[in-house]
Amino acid sequence: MDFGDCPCTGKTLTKLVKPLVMAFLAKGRLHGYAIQRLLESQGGFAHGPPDLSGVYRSLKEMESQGYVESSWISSDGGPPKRCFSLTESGLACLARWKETLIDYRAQIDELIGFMDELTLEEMSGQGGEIGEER
Amino acid sequence: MDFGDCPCTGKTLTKLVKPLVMAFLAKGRLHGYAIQRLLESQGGFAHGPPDLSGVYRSLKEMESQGYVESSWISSDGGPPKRCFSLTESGLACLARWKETLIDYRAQIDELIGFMDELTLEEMSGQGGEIGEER
DNA sequence: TCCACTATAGGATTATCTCCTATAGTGGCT
DNA sequence: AGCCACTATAGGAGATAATCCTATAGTGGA
Repeated sequence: MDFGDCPCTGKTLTKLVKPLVMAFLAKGRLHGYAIQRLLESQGGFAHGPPDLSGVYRSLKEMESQGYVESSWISSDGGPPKRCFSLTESGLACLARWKETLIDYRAQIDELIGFMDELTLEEMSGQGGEIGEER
Repeated sequence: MDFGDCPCTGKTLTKLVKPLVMAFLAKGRLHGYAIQRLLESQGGFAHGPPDLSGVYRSLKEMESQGYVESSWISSDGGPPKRCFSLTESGLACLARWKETLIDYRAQIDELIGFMDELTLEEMSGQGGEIGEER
């Protein structure tokens, strides 16, 4: 069956651009385009890597919040680059992201577990009433 | 440190309302308010259960897409209820959601793994250049 | 001259979800 | 009767994360 653009395909799930970018920046200074290439090489995105302009927007927003800093590097060949690095508070934010994602993974795990139970039951064609305690 | 409404708190992560609701409906007919009570009792939501009006909106949208059907039940006591059930195509969509969520979990897993590596390295204060192959 | 690649960035739109508010029936309390 | 809590459905307005499309600009090759 073809679900086209139905959310069940995962097309509209958040790609977690900010935590991904912060994780890369924790390893060293990077400019937007380089981050994008890392995201592309990273794989694991069922519907392609995040949009480039979205990465720039995320960087800009994170800078305004003090999670990253930037400075322009005029390179030998090609246009100048804006190089980003993670600040102290960015590092703290990243640590918090990690806790959050561990919880989130557990939540998704629970949902998948619930779906596993279903496949057995509704195969045998139940379909009564639940949650009706009257 | 207090991150307030920062996305790193998980406040803005999707609560996956549609797959959750579909999973409940796979077990039996339910109306919106009953679904909400199930969501509330389910727990696992770091920032509280999904918003009630969002649940109704999701149901309406899924009905327009043919994933759920509804009929009004005028009950003995209290206002009438709109009772929803999952259609054949809703069941297929739910199955697809399961595959999608398994992939998504793997992706989050990978990110958490990457963050785990970091905690070791950037503690020792590296911070060079990565992704710069020139 | 035209095109590909590197590099940054804004306009407009979509998807998901939230807070706030409106409506309405039932039943209990005072 | 008046008020409130609970059950039940639902829309308006807005926040957030992401997308597609387009604009800009420098470098280097055909």
